[in-house]
Amino acid sequence: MKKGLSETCYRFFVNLANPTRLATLEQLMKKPMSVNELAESLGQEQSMVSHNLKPLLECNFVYIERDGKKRIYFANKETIGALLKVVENHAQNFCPTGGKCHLKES
Amino acid sequence: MKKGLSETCYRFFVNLANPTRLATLEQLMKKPMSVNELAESLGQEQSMVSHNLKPLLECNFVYIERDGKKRIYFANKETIGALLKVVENHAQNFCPTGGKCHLKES
DNA sequence: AGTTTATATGAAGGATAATACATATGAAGT
DNA sequence: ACTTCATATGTATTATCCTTCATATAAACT
Repeated sequence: MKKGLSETCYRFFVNLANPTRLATLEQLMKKPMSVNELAESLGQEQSMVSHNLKPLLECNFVYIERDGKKRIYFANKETIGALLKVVENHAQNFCPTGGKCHLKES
Repeated sequence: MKKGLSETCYRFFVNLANPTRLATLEQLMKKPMSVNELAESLGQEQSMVSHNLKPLLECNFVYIERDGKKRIYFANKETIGALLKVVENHAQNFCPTGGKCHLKES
């Protein structure tokens, strides 16, 4: 396998290719939240949210600020915002179904 | 699971979260190629390249033009170019290791 | 129509990641 | 120091995706 930019990108996209993590980022783009607030707003268990926050944190897609016992997670708006713009633009211009193509019901 | 933008994005990123497909896009950003040319330049089997081109095509990350027996694949430069810029920017600004963090040797 | 070349598809096996449950850490307040 | 609250981690099962080999399609040329 030839190596290049694709190698740099790989972890980046693997990290994003997960519904829980995408939903997490979506929530955090609206407002910063603690883990439990995230869990509640996502309807997921706390441990699952924690598990998925870890890779997001490692790649600096999110960052933390402490608030007493809580840890408030913030989205990296620069990267995530830019990314969402690309996706939206692609969906508008190149997806016949506006981004809903081949989507399996889950 | 709450549904929203994350749902639109999911297939998008799943599609990109694959080293073969990323390498394919990287090659096609340089120049359009047939399947066999791609296979050779990637050092992969033809069937594997074909398998991986399929989802790229479905999401319109690439498109085809016929040339006799060959099918020349083109990258969607608008989307892929914008995407790579976001990744590069993120790597520069937010990755301590410039995008090489936690990369396993393969 | 048959042959060759180019590409696509099917299906099985193995690898990898996601989820859920249980438990551990760790900070704050008493 | 003990308790409580908030979050993180470990592990096993399950689900998902990737790859490979074999085969099918399909166009162009004879």
